Amino acid sequence: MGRKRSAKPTSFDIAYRAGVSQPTVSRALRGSKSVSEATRLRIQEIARELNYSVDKNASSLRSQRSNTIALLFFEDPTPDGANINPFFLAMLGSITRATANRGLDLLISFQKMEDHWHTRYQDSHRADGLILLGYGDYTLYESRLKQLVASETEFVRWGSVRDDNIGATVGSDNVGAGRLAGEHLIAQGRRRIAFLGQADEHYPEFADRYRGLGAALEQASLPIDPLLQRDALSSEGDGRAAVQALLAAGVQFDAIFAASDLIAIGAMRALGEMGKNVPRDVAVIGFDDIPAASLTSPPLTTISQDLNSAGELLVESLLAGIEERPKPSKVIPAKLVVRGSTGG
Amino acid sequence: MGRKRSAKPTSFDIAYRAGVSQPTVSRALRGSKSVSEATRLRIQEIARELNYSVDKNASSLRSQRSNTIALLFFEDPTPDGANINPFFLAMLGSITRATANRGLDLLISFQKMEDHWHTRYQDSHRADGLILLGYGDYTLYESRLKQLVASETEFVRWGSVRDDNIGATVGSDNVGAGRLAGEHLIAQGRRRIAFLGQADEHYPEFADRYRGLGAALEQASLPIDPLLQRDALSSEGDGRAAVQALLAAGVQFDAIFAASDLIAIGAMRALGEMGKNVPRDVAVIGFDDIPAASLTSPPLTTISQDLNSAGELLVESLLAGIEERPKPSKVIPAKLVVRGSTGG
DNA sequence: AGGAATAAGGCATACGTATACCCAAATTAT
DNA sequence: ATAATTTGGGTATACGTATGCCTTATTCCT
Repeated sequence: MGRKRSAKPTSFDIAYRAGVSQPTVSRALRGSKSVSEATRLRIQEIARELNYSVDKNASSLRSQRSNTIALLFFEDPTPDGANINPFFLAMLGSITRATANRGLDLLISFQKMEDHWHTRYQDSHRADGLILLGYGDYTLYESRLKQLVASETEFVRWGSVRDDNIGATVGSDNVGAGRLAGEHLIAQGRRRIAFLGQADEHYPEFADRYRGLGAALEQASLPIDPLLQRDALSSEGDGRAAVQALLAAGVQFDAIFAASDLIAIGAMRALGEMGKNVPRDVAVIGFDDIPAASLTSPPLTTISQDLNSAGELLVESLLAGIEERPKPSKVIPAKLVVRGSTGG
Repeated sequence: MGRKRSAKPTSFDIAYRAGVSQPTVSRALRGSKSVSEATRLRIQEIARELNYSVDKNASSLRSQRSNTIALLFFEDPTPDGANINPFFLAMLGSITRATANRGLDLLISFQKMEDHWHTRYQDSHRADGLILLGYGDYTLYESRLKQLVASETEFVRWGSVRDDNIGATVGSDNVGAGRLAGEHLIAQGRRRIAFLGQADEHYPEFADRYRGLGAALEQASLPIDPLLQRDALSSEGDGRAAVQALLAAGVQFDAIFAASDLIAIGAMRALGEMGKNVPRDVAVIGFDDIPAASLTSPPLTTISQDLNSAGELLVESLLAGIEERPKPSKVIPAKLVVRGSTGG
């Protein structure tokens, strides 16, 4: 037999000792007001003594509510699949806190964007709702999102907040953040600001950031030169390549606004290799404020997204959907973090 | 009503359409051999049509098996609680993969080391077992581990593998890794190697690494100078302080073996500030190979732990415990990653 | 050919909780 | 004082699946 049969106590055991019925135990422990104070205290005391804990499966089965949220990471399939975007990893902390505060369990999965999510998580009652995290080509997963909507799966995702979003969306104020970055660089006397990142609508968040930069330039009556925009997806390699392309094209620039810190780091590295000094020759500003951002030399000026609010809002918004309450606002302001890479 | 009552299909619905009983459906879908091939295929087909998925709660309740594992991070309480050790974060990826491959769900929590884990996860049938991840003062949580053992909670933890471990433990070959580091530095002509990290038994993994370094020194007939060991816990600040202390004490050294990359990064920064060149004046080697390690200048030589094996072994070992099978081996070799910070 | 083994699946039930409904006693209202 | 509530809790049952125990055809063996 090996294993002890110490018979995990059930609500019946408690009921017996308390001299009440099982339903009363259930009610007492859930704080129903149709149990007297005295009885509740007695029951709670016994529960503590017996080291009782509600069986999650029975509870969820009966109540049709799992009090669990599934956090799903999806990204464009990477070759190794090992490295997760550090920004989302950081968000993990904030989301776990938000769920823990509400007594929710958090299920996580890194599986690629699939069309079976609603089956795997919602239909099977594993989770009451999904949080979707990931960059990636928007158009690629649009159809999946529609499927989720069609199957009435509750979900929220992190991304660019638009009026025509499919499903609930929470995200940073990317346009405002782009403007912040632009204004900062302009205030430093920079005039020719390169933007490294996809600027098309397949990557709405990046596009928003670029748009914000444009707004800042416009406000300062500076021209927007399309030659200064170079595609870069998210890796260091992309950033490096983009800088090399810029230099090879002979385009003049005195600043770089990278759509992510990884891109920025790659860019700085390429600049260094080409004999350019940061920030003297070229100021660099990134986005996300990943841990490595403060470790580069010079340390990277960047935009910091409010992760605490992010997790909180994602969870709150999801819960609101599940409980059919009105949803909270969904755009979160971002903050400029000035470090060495933009001078000063 | 607002919400659709599309009546999620149950095994009864399938049974009805297939003209069999509900138990047969259950058997068919679980692959019981007492259902004929033909019937099984028919049932699977219908299940697919109806978009059926087994209710996880009912299934777990009946079978008393949740097929879920809880991943718990514990660390010495940090002031903000926000930043998680990047090494463990990286391990998260490997563990999710290992669980996903086995069709297990993964529950995660960052809550501090508590004494209620068995209640919260195992007794409530949320999870079949726990994976514990975290550095921290061993003596602090020893009692908690004993409680887990006492409550017959299934768990594995990551750490220093000893014969007298409480509960199942999986970990890197820290002694071997320390030796690797030492041998590498010695091969580079270094003779006075400082060790930054706690070396006492409150931090067994660090102690093992120090021991490995000692072994390498001994083998090369070099003396072990206690003055060259300086405490450092895990942050950059610790690394920086340790280097400053070394310099202030006037101890000569031409290499540093830091017990973690964060410590190493802090040390490199301090060296830079003091006008010491890395690697010319002092070679530096870290531990963990966190993403930021390749971003420093010079890039950090470090020890890379085999994360894939780690996740796989943790999960396998836990599962073995749950299913009362013999457990696999538990010591994982580590690898030296040579970069610029140790020269050449 | 007749009994033994096997195959395929039905029947009944248990897992542990939450909740709709009901009922008696105590309280309040009129 | 009697009807109308309220309080506190009991009864019965449902949530959806998995499994032990039977039953009935088949197939097999000698």
